[in-house]
Amino acid sequence: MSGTGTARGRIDKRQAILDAAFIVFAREGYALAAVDVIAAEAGVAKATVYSHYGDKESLFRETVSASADQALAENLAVVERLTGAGDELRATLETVGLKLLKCYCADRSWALRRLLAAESGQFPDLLDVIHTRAADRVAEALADRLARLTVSGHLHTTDPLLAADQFFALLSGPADKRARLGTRRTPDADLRAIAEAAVDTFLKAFGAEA
Amino acid sequence: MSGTGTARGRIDKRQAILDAAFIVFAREGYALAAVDVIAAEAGVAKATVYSHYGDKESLFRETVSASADQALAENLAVVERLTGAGDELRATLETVGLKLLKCYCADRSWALRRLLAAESGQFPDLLDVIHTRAADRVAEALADRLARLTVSGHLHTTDPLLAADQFFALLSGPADKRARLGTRRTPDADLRAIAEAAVDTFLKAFGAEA
Amino acid sequence: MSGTGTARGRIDKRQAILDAAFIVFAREGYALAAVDVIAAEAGVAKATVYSHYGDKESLFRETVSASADQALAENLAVVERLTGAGDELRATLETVGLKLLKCYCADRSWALRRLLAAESGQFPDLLDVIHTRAADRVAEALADRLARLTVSGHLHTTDPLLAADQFFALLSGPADKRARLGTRRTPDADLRAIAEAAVDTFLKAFGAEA
Amino acid sequence: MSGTGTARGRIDKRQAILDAAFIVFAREGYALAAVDVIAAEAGVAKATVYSHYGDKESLFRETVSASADQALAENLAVVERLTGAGDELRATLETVGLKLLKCYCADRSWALRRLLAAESGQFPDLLDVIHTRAADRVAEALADRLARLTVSGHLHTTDPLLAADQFFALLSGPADKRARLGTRRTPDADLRAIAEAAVDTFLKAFGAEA
DNA sequence: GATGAATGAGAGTTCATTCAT
DNA sequence: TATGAATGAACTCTCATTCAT
Repeated sequence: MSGTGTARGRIDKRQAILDAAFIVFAREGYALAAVDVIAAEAGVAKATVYSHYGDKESLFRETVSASADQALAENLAVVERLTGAGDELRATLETVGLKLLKCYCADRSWALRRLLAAESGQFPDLLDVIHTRAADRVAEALADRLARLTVSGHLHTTDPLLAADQFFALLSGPADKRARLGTRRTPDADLRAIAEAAVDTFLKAFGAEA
Repeated sequence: MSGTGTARGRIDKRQAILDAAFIVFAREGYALAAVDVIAAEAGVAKATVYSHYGDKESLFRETVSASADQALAENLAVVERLTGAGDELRATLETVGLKLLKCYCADRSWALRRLLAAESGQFPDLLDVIHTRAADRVAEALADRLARLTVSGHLHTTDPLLAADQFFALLSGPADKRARLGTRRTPDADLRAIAEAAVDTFLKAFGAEA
Repeated sequence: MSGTGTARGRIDKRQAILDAAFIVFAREGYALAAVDVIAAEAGVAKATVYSHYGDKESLFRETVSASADQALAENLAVVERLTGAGDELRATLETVGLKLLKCYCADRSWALRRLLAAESGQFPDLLDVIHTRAADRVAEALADRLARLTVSGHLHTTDPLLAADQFFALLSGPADKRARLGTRRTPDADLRAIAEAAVDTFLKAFGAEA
Repeated sequence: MSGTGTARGRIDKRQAILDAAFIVFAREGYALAAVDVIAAEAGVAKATVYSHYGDKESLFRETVSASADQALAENLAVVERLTGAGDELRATLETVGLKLLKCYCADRSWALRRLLAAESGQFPDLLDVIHTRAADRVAEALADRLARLTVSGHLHTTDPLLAADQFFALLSGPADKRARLGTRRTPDADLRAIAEAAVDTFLKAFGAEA
């Protein structure tokens, strides 16, 4: 059904190359990632990589874009859970905060951020694309939810986007410190503590009764 | 007094190489930074770079270490200004916050963080060294000040280190978003706004009257 | 039939590289033999040399091994001509001696011996391989023949291997002196004289009537 | 008396450099012998080597020449012991043969021969110098002694130089085989056996009663 | 005379990319 | 389309040699 040579086989190969590329780019960085190695990891010949993606730079762009799209989807799915759920606001915020943190601390997320940081000089446009297409949209979605909670009287924000940014900062900042750019795994218990502390501070500043 | 060939000349060359190395490493990344180019930037012959620093990796390590030491000194100098200054606490926090932000957003700081992110895979030990020798010490110093302000009744913290991390997160998080990994300059006015918003949230959460 | 890119073409290139390598190594020595030059001599790109042989050292080893195998084959073919041919023993010995001398004095032989001498410090294992795989086997084959001639009553040896070594020494020693490590060509007439003198001495010592 | 800066000190340094050069050239070969290393081995600065010997090539020539002169002296001293000593001819030949073999198999001798072989392409004139100034003179001296022994009726040679060459060949040839270009030490007992076998064959061929 | 510092030239090796099958 | 083979450009590092002190 999906033997070599079928259309399905082709697509499989494209995806296999993309997956292999992410692994190798993440591990070695753009410059040191050898196309041979990516091809070997994908189980195809080097020239096949070229026939699919043209050159190393294009392969890199597609790899990063695909990864960013995936990260965006995951984050949006989390943010959408933030609904005005009665008086369980704190618990909801903690749940959402923890889920966001887990997305943020996933290996793939760290790898993607390290790649972007590393190659921001060589590929400045990638940064723009990822930020506008992914990071900013998550912040906007979060701001939307905070605005709704403000309207419904559960929160007290004047600039929901700023509040969203600060909420995210209270989550990611302390996590950054422990994760050492993703080289250290942070236990779930620590993530939970970070999320609770973030929500605590956030609610003191933006809680309705504040 | 400092002609070619004197001991002073030698030291000048060492420093010139280090400066050039930072510029080139920051611009190109470790792998693409050619030693020829560093040497040219420093105005010396390629072999001179090797006679001073042994190999490219050692040069990189020394470059990063020197840069981290400098960043540490600047940050510590700022944190030390955070003294319990009567009822001008908000203004003091805003001043310190803004100065920290300016350090954080300086070109060299961004370049150093990008380098660390980029090469964390190749040089994982560098991350540890920089974090323990620089970043953590700034956080500790900030926590010390917050603890004193708590003792003096100006603040209300139970975990000063956590408060310090959150304070820093409220500053750096929103700045991160605007700066696009340092590829965009953030105007001073925006930095000031970020600092004020950070202090606002921080004081709501940790102010003495809270 | 053997166009570029065919399997045959690949093999041709391998051999061309090996031939070129021998020429250049012999002319310049291992250290001064530039891979560029070998590649140019073989009519391929430098990287092709690397893709076939990995690195300079491996190329050197394969070059020397191939050359030694060839020399072994030539010498064995000569020794096999030494059969108990009635009362023409002196003439047969002189013929075989002269042929051995010609092998010994061939340009390739000298080049190989100079290479081995030159690089015995860097590649001591090569010496062992060549000796056990080539030189010693020629001596053994020669000893075998001398033993047969002793059994058949044409010679009078007690230690055939020693006799073989001495026979070879009587040939090569005087030739060494004239050849100046192969930098001087020795005329065939001189080689013949050396061979005759060697056989004369040899038969006085080991002839049946002695 | 011989402190730094005295004339004696200078000469000491020249000699130290020469000794160090021989060691390093012998160990590494000409091309790989670094002048830094020679200087370090001699305990002087690299520039000092240059001020004494001009350049690497000159240093090499002087090193080899000095070594050849020393080898010549040792060999001549041995040959001079070959006098017509009554009916102890065999014993005398064996003694002289063994001493020649020991000279031939000395580490320095092997190192010198390997160097000459290695660099015969780069420095063909060195070969000529060493041969005419050293090797040939030993052969001539040996031929002189054999001629005298012929005149005195102890030997029976028609071409004393040929006989000398063959005598030397019967010694060095079998030794060559065991010594693997000097990489293997040959025990004295084996050298003695070789010498005795050589004399045995030699006397069968050139003994007076033959 | 002796030395530490500096350098230009060159070598081995890798790798993105192309081409013929 | 997929691939093995080939290549040119580039990069790290070394070393003989010179110069100022």
